[in-house]
Amino acid sequence: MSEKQTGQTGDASADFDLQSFLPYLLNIAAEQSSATFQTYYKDRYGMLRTEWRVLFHLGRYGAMTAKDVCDRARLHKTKVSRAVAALQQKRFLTRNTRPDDRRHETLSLTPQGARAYADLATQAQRFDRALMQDFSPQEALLLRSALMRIAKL
Amino acid sequence: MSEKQTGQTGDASADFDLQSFLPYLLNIAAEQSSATFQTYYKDRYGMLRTEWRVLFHLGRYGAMTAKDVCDRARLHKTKVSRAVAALQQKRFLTRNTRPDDRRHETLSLTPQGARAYADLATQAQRFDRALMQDFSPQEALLLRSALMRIAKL
DNA sequence: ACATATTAGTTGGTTTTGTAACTAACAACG
DNA sequence: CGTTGTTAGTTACAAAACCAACTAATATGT
Repeated sequence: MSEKQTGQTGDASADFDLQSFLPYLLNIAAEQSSATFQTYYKDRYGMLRTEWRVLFHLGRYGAMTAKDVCDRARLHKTKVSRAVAALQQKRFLTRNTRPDDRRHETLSLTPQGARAYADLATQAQRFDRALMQDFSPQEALLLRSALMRIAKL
Repeated sequence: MSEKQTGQTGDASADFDLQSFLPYLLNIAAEQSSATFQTYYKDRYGMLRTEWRVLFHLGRYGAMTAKDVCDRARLHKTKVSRAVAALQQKRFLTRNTRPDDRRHETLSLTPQGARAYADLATQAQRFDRALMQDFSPQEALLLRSALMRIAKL
């Protein structure tokens, strides 16, 4: 009877709370927090999220190959390949085939790319602090460590 | 000189840690946790993520209109419209135009849809518990409440 | 009553992603 | 050497997401 009224059925449905289902919650939180920050790199530099991630990794950790970016940023090689092409066209990076193994291309930011990174990193930091204002230092620490565990970083 | 060696530039780049930038971390964690669960609804029911979310909301909270799903599940109306069409074709839900306002269509799960929901909800619950095994009850609680705050739920 | 605005939902065209097959360079083993 | 396997990276085609314009029904204001 309660089933007919609520439209619920089965066993797990009764006590299962969607709002606390972790993958769902993580997705909503990720979307919410990304939506705002997205406007920075999109409006100012016409970048896509993957491009931003590649720029971010090159800016933060220095020159590396596309493969390195794939592994570190957890992006598929086709995504990275396209992002690199786009960033190159925007004159944000250059490619250099490594003489010892010509399969590898070292990607390095141009001064222009480095400036874009510096700008966006500053914005990111500001944004991150604003997000964390609602949390105590302990909470912030725990949150990050929990997320890193879930992300298997 | 350290700049030239590392490829880093600017001010914020030096002390800014990508690994703890919250939107990034949230996205990686969300992707990681979703990737596994995705196989359940994809392989068993050929569902897309949006379809799964719609089914989930209808199963958990009972019959409602597409607009309600949009608001509750934070999905754009075009996504919901297509997901509803797909779920209808799979005979997981039916639509009923409301007589008092014929713009509204009430969506309700069919018995088949309810069974799929019950099955997936059980899997979800199992999956969620497995994810949470690494955390203490307090940590789990704090994590969820933090995510809900970030998600503005 | 009639023009205008709003709301629910759909459709079309473009962009982005995902998947798989592909090229090019190197490695390993007979 | 030369065949086979592996790795870095690209490309082509299909699936999905995004955005804007659209229909249909109702609400509002004069």
